[in-house]
Amino acid sequence: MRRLRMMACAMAELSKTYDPRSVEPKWYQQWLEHDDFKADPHSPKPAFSLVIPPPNITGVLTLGHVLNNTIQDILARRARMRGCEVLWLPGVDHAGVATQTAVEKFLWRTEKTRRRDLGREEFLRRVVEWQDKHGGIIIEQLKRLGCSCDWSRQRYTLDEEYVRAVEGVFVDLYRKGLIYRGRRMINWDPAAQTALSDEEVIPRPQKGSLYYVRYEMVEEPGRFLEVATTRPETTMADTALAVHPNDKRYKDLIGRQAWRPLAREKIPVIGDEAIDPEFGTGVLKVTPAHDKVDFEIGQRHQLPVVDVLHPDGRINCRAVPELNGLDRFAAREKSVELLREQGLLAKLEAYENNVGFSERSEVPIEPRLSEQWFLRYPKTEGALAVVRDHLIRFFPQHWEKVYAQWLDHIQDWCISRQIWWGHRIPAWYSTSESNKEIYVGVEPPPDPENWTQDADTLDTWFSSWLWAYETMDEETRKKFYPTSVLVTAPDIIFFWVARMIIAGLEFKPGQGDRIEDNIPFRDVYFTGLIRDKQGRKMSKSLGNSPDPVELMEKYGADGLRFALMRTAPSGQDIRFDEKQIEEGRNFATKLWNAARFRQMHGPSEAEPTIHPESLSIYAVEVAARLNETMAAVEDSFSEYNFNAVAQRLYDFFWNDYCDWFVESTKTEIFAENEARKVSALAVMDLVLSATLRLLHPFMPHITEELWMLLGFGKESIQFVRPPEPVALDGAKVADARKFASQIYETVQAGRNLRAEARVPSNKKVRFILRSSAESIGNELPTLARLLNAEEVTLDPDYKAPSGVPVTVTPLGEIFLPTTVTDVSAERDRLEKEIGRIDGELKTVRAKLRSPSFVDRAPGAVVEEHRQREKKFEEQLTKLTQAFAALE
RNA sequence: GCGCGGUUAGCUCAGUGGUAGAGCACUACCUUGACACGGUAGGGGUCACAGGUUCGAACCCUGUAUCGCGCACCA
Repeated sequence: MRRLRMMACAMAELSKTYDPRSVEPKWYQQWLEHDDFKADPHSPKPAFSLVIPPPNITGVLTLGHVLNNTIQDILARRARMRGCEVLWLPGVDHAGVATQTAVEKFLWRTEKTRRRDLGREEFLRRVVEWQDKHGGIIIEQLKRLGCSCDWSRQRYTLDEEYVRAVEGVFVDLYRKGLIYRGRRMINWDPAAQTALSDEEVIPRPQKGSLYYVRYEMVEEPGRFLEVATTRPETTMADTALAVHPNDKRYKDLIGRQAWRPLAREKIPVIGDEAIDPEFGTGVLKVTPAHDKVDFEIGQRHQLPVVDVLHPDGRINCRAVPELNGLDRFAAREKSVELLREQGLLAKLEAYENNVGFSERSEVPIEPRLSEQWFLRYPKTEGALAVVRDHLIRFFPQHWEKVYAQWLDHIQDWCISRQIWWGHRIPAWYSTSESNKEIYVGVEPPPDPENWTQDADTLDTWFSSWLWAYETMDEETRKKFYPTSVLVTAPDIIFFWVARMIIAGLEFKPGQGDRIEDNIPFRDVYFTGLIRDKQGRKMSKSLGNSPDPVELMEKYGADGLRFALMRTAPSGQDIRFDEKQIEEGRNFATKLWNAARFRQMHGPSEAEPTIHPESLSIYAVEVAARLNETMAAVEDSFSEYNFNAVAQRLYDFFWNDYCDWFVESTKTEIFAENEARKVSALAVMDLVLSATLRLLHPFMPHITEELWMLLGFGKESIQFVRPPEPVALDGAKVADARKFASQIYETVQAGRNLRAEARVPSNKKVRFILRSSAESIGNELPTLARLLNAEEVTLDPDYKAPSGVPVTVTPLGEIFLPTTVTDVSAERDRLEKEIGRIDGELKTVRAKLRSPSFVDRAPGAVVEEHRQREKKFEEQLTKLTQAFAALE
C-alpha cells in the first residue's frame, strides 16, 4: 500500500529556528496514525526483523536504552527505506527480583508492611497495581525517542500465552531429564532471600582481615592448630579441620581430633588434596554448610553439614547465645572478640579477597545448601558451533571468544527463585507423606486437593530466553523468524544472548529443521557501555546518569540520537559528555538552515533534472563527493560502523555541501542567468533530497519535516528509496573536479593571505591573480565571493610593487596589493612559507631518491610522490621569486 | 593465573601499510544577502614504551608498562 500524505505544508515558509519539541511529537503521532510501523506478515517484500531487548516494566529510560534503541531504529528505518517489510517487535520484561524488590521497598516506606504480612495473593495484587502505575513509562519514552516499533505487537513476559509457553518449556525440559530438582550449593542472596544463578553474582575485592584462630588438639591439651580464616563467625559450623595429606607439618595429626572453639565440640582433622599448603597456615576449617569448596570436601569425607545462618543472614546458633540472632557481619566482630577473650585468636592481618555480591541487592551472597531446580543446558556444542562457524555473526567479532569461554565452562543453571513475582514453577508435590512423587505439567494435577504447587518462581531469564520467537504467532514467525539482528549490551551476553541461541537450537521454532532456520538471529551487534566523564559506570546510586528525556527536551530526540551515534558506538565504551549532544543539536540546526536557504529561492523539484554536461565545476565536485559519501556509508553500514556513517554524513553535509558548494554557488543563485540558477537549484535539491534520505534513519523527525516542507514527495520519507549515485559525465568529471579543487585551494590561500596581512574579515579588498590559465575568467566572481573580495583581477603580467603580500596557489600567485605591509614582516612571512615548502620537498625527494622505494612501492604511490615533488618545486620557485622581488 | 579491549592534540574520540584527522576547548578577525547552535584563518601531537618485519609502521609481529572488562582463584 502506498502511503500518501497531504501536502499540508509543502509551501509553508520555514521558521527561523528549528523547534524539535513541537516537530518531533507531531510526526511521531502521524506515523502512529498511519500505522507506518506495522509489520505485515503477508507482505511480499523481503523481511527484516528484530526484537527489542525488553526493558524492565517499571524501568525508566537510560542513556544505555537510548543508544541501544537508536541503533535498532536506524536498522529498522533503513530496512524500510530499502523496501523491506520490517518488524521491530517491542515489549517489556517483568523483571522478577528487580520489580519485587522495588515494590517491597515501596510498601515498607509507605505502609511499613512486608510481603509476608500481606501474603502471596495480596502482595501480587499490589505488584500488579504498581506495575500498572509505573509500567509503560519507558514505552512512552521510547516513543519520544522516535522508535519505530510495531506497538500493536507489544509483548510482556507475563502475557497469558507467553506464560504458558514458559511453563511448556519447563515441562518439556523436565520430561527430557534436563531440568531436575536437587539439594546443592547455591548462591543465596540474604537481602532478597532467594537463590541466584552464578551469572548474577559479581565478585568484588573486599578489604577485610585474615583471622588466625587456634584449635586445641583433643589428645594433646596445650597443642594448638592455627587456622587462617576470613569468616570466624561460621566457626560453629566447622565440622572438620583439613590439611594437605602430604603436608609434613601436619601429616601426623590426620585422624586425630581438635576442639572447635565456638560451640565447643570435637571435630576430626582430615587430609584432602584440595588444601593449598602455601595458604595461611596450611590448615583449613571445613564449613560444609557455608562454602562451596568446603561442601565438596565434606561430601568426600562424609562430614555432617551444620547450618548456622538464618536465610536473612543472621546467625542461627543457640549454642552460642552471644552470637545467636546477630547479623553475619556483627557476628564476625563479636566472634573475634569471643575468641580473643579465650586466647584463641593468634593474630589478625589485613587481607583483601574477592567476595561475591548479589547483582541486584548489592549485598554479599552466602553459599548455601538448598533444594532448588536446575537446568542442564542442552545444545551447548551446537551453540558454540553456530557462532564459531559464523551462522551467527558477532559485531565486534572479539565477543566470540568471551561467548565460547562461557560455553566451555558452563555449569547447570539454578532456575528457581524464592520470590513471588514471576512465572510460578509448574510442579506440584503430593500432600500425603508417603507419596514422594512430583507432578510437573502446564495443567494443574487432575486431583488438585492432593497436591501443593511449588512456591517458587522461575528466574526471569528463563522466560527471556524464549523472547526471540515466543513473542511471535505462527504466521509472524513464518515471515520474520529467524530475526535479522539483535542489538544488545555485552553485559548480558551470557544472561540472554547465549541462552537465546541455545533455546533456538533446542526448541526449533523455525520453519525448517535446518540450523539456520532455527537460530534466533543472524547478526548480533554489541553496543558499548556508556560511562560518565570520569569513566565510571552510570548508576542510580552515583546519580551520574543524565535523564535522556531532559536531554531530548533540550537538544531534540534527533540531536541526541545523532550525537550519540556520531561519537559513540564502535563497540567501545563511551564516555558521555553533554557537549557532544550539543553538537548533535547544532547539526540539526545546520540542516534546518541549509534547507531554509534553498527554500528562499523557490519551490524544490521532487525529481530534480540534472544535465551532467551543463553542471558547474562546483556541482560536479559536490555530486562526486555525494557519490563517494554514499559508497562509504554503504560500506560502514555493512560493518555496523554507525559512528563512521554519522561522521561521514556530517562532514559531507557541513563541509562539502554547506561550506563549499552552497557558498560558491551563491554566485549563480544571485546572478541574472536564469538557466544557470535553475541548474544550481536543481543540484541543491538533488543533494538535499539525498542527504535527508541518508540521514533519516538517524534523525527521523527533522528529515521528515524537511522532506515535507521542501516538497520532495507526497509520501513519507520513511518509505522512499535511498538515493542512487548521481550519473556524471565520466570524461569531464576528473577535469572539473581538478579545477574545482584548484579554485578551492586558491581561495584558502587567499584567505590565509588576508588573515596574515591582518585585514579584517569584513573588509572588502582587491586581489590580483597572476595566472595564464584562461578558463579562470568565468570563475573570478566566485573567487571574489569566497574571498569576500571587492574584486579579483586576472593579470598574467602583474608586476607587484615591493612589499605586496603574495602566496602561491595551484592557479598561480595571488596578491593582496591594497594592503602594503611592512616589508620586513612580509619577508618573515615568505621565509617561513619557503622553509615549510622546502621541508616538504626534501622529504618527498628523499623518498624518490631511494631506489628501493621507486622499485618496490606501487606505481600509483610513486607517481603521487612525483606529482607532489613537481608541485612543491613550482611553489618554491615562485615563492623564491617573490622573495627576491622584495629586495 | 588465563582471556579480551584500550593507551593518537588540553578534552572526547575517528583513523587496519604510503603527506597524522574531526568536534569541543584555545588564539585572531567577522553579526558579510540560511545559520553566532554561525563563518574565516591559526596554534597545538617523538600516535604509551622497547625491539622486530617492511622501501615505508599509529596501523603487522614480539615484549614491557598502564587502565578497564570477563573468567578462574578467593582459607
